[in-house]
Amino acid sequence: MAEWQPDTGGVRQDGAAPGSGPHHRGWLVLSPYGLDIIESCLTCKMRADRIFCDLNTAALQAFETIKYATAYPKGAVLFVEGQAPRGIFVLCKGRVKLSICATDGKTLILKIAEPGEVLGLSATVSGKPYELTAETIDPCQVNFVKREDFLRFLKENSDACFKVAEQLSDKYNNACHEVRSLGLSHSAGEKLAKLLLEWSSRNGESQKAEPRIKLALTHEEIAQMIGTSRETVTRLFADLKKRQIVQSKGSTLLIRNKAALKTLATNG
Amino acid sequence: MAEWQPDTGGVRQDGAAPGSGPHHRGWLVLSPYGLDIIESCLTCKMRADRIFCDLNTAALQAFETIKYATAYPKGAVLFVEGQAPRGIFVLCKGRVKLSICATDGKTLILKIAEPGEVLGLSATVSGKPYELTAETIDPCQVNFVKREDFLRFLKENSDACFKVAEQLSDKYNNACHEVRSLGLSHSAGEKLAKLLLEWSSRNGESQKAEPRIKLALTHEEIAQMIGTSRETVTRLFADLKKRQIVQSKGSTLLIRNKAALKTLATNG
DNA sequence: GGATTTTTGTGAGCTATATCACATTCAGAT
DNA sequence: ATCTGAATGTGATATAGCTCACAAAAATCC
Repeated sequence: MAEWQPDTGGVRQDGAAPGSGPHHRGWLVLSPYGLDIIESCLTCKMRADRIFCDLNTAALQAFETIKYATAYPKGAVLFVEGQAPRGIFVLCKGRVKLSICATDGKTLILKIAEPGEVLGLSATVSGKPYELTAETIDPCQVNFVKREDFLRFLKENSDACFKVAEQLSDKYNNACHEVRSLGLSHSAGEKLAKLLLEWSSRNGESQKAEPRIKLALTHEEIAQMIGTSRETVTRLFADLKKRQIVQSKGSTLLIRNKAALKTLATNG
Repeated sequence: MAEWQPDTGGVRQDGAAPGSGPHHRGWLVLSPYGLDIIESCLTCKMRADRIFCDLNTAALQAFETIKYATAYPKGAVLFVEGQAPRGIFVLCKGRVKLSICATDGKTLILKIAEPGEVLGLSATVSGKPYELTAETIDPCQVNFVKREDFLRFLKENSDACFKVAEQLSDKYNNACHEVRSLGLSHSAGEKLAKLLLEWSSRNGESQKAEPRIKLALTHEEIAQMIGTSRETVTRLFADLKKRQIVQSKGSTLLIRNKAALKTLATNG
């Protein structure tokens, strides 16, 4: 949870900090934090699946010259809410927790970002402070681009600019869902049901009669996602289990009664 | 509150619906609903102040050929959440209430959009359904642009595309604030205090020792903005008045103790 | 200028959930 | 294995704020 200095965390061999120093391609690639580094966007196999990354060759080459491939250990803080925007972080591998935090320490997790998502985008575009805090929860590979470089890149590549608009729309959409969940739910149970259903729809499991979810978060973190207390989450899970709606084996959760969960999620 | 058919509401004299029919400039401009219509974006005096509208001449001319100037009475519904995106609505005059609504009718007002804001933008860009409902609360002038036209326009005008990214960043920022307010506040009083302070900062009044706010909304609507019940809002106002923190004359609210309000907003 | 309709004000229960305070279990390190 | 810290499970208590049910006041309409 302590802020991990990203400025010392790159995989560059020349010791240059991401976001500073001369750019220099073709440097030696290591595998820090147990990661297999994707060396170049041009040869990245996942590119087509990722909204932002699927650029035309020209744009991709331009991007290649301004990005800094960096790696972070688990628990590293990419940026903190309120900071002036340094630039964008394209998540290539690993997951990142995006949260906002009150003065008293109370935290709300907005989402867990998956590879392909661009972090710090809206702040970088608007110039306003980062509105969230981004913290890795896995070892992560990230392409960092300095704000000035990125803005120039956008002006010169209208294709990329449009993809940025798409990404931002996506983020906005997401935020609206969060607002709906927080603002229009009648109970914590409703919010939890919504969250579980959303998770099950992420990993193609939602079609199945009894979808499985990998519970990668603690009750505390789940509580922070739906804006309740940890104890309430524990009690809600106990209740769902007692009512045979879910069932857990280790860290996987099996949804036994999808219909009941849906009812809870709508008429909470 | 009933959905007012925007398709019949344009000021065009040829009876063509906005979003359909051939385009045709130079048509007669009326002043329906008591509005002074801004005929052309090229001659619009407010253009420079408005993020999206301040385009270069080429883009502006292109925009001029695809936009439909329309007017709506108070209470008209521009679009409803869940609808497939027809296009964008650039608000030129009047205010529009943006809200989300639960199945049981419970409503949450996200914001009151002011002139210059582009409505339905993220849905139009992403192709996903409108995430909000937009309803006019004044007679409004609106420039409507069909989705296909707008997307083509964006591809051809990188300048405009960048402005769209800026607008979307702004919207995202706004949504994040809403999430913070809903998710991290400890009490309804805290949220109300936050809202009042935000309002006072909108109309340059915030610098003054005792800022004034025009209360244009009912308690019911304020309740919908902060996600509580109407009665709670009434009681909170009564409390604020009793404690000499605010004072109301007619529809204007005078903040007598800004410091106390700030304390409420942070350590609620 | 009355007559509706909308908005505001106020009281009285009820309930979900925060909070505190522990016990228990689990997972990772030595 | 043993220790240690984190993560869960569970009870008891307090309370903010929702809901219902009206009364008063203000605004809007003929």
